[in-house]
Amino acid sequence: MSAGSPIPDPRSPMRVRFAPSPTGQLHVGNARTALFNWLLARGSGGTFILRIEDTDVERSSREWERAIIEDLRWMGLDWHEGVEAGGARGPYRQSERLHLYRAHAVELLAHDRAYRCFCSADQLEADRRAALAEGRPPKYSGRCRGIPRDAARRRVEAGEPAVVRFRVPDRRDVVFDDVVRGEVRFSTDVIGDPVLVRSDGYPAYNFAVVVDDALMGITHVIRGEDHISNTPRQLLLYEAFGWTPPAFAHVSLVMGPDHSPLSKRHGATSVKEFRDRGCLPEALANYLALIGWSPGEGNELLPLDELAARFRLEDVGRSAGVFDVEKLAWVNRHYLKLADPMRLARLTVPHLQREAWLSEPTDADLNFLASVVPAAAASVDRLDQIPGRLRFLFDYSARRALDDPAVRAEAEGARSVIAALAEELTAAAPLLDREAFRAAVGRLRDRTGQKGRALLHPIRLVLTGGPEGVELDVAVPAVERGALLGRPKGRPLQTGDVGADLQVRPSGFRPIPSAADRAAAFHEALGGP
RNA sequence: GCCGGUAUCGUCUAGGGGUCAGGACACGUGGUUCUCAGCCACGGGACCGGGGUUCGAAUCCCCGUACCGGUACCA
Repeated sequence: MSAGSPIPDPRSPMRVRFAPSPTGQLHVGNARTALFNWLLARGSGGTFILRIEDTDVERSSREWERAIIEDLRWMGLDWHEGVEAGGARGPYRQSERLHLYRAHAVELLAHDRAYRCFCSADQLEADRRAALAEGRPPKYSGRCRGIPRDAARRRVEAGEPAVVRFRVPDRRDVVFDDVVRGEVRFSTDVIGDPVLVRSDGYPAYNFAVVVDDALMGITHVIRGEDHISNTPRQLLLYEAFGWTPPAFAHVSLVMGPDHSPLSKRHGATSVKEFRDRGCLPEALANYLALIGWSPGEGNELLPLDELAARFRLEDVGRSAGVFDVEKLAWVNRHYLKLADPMRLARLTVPHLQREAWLSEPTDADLNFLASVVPAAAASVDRLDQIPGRLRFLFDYSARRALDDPAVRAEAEGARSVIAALAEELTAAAPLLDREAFRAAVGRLRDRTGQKGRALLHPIRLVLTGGPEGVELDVAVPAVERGALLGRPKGRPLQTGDVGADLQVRPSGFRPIPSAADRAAAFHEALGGP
């Protein structure tokens, strides 16, 4: 090395990749690995590459590939190179790179760094059992190591099934400096000769990753720690090809509450499930970044770009983290409060449709939703809980409310307020906004002499049908505006209106009774003197 | 079995030879709002065990233990 002149770091700019196999929904643990890669590329001005590892023909499908891509995009991750983005080092699907693996296998074979193996699955299985029984490591016996190349070729040409195995050097230590774990050392004595090319001609994982990472110029391999013991095999392959290996960083896995790897029996595990339940993408991404990493002093709720600016691989923790649904809920609540009302309205639509409260929303419906949903979202963990908070609009029943003994008791004690309310509302114009509602409350205070809880809580019971929910300032005007939806302009629904009046504005919502109707119905259901 | 990895409040973490071991989520108590959520204040709660090095160990070393991963013609 000559002193003086600055030597450009070959690892800068960084090229990192996420390489899922399309065999199922994107797991949140893998999503976190993808996110770490993205954060690193984004924060360092590097390149993020998406490669699809679909060499398991049995389990891989284009549908899963689509699903994974959709989830990555949903989370806000994008890639400069890869499937659907293109790039100079493609193709980016392993099934389209078969010629490359074949060529490199031939090269290894030619240099005797690899050899053909004709052992049958049964033979291999018997070997393994024997080794285990004798307390030896169950690695490949090396039976076919000594078959002369010519003989092997003849057998292959005669149609005998064979795999290509890598010749692992004996008695060597393979050492690498893991960016998150420090020095890791393996002895080749415990590594059996790995299969490079399967008998069906497809490359095995350990071979394909190396060829791809090398040819794609990957500088940093960030992946789950389940790959840590694959690393020495891969390093040996880099060596055999004379390639400079990338830096490796093995991040820990995401666990369930019982400290076993997060799986179905813990509940939701895929990005898709969290999306469907109404988790916001920025919330999931932010939360995932917080498992095993901390943005340092201050607020940990930060936009992706800010996380990227602070992210350093060296700061990623070594121990596995438990996926904490409570904390995710907290993060999601935070972003729910920040979200744009119309965005929230649109996201809420499918959840309302599931309750059959809504068919296809019109623009007016969406505007209406946008005026209530933020208030409902303010006290909820996820979007799928919003229907519960909007039940007062679409599923009001005075009778059902009074079936609750506590509600009944309170209503009994507030008859004067309830009677006054019913009277007030039949006389007044619809309380279409906060000011109108407050003015009405003021008049009721004067009429009844009640105030505070004694006044407002009965009003809540009567107009929303329950003891708790969205603040009345928002709920009551929402009821009133909702009651106008799908009704002839300027007046409430009357018998004969349906389908008869050309002025009816269409609405996908189930009809919402007005405050006046509610008060009358409640007053009547309460009965008595 | 063998190989590798990991170990700070219930959870995510900060720290790292001398700290009252800090923060966040969750939890408890009180306050505030018509209610729920929230918000504010206060509070309980941790360095896996055992040896060693050291004046001093949660921090360094060793040995255990527990958990996780690998040991595939899955990735």
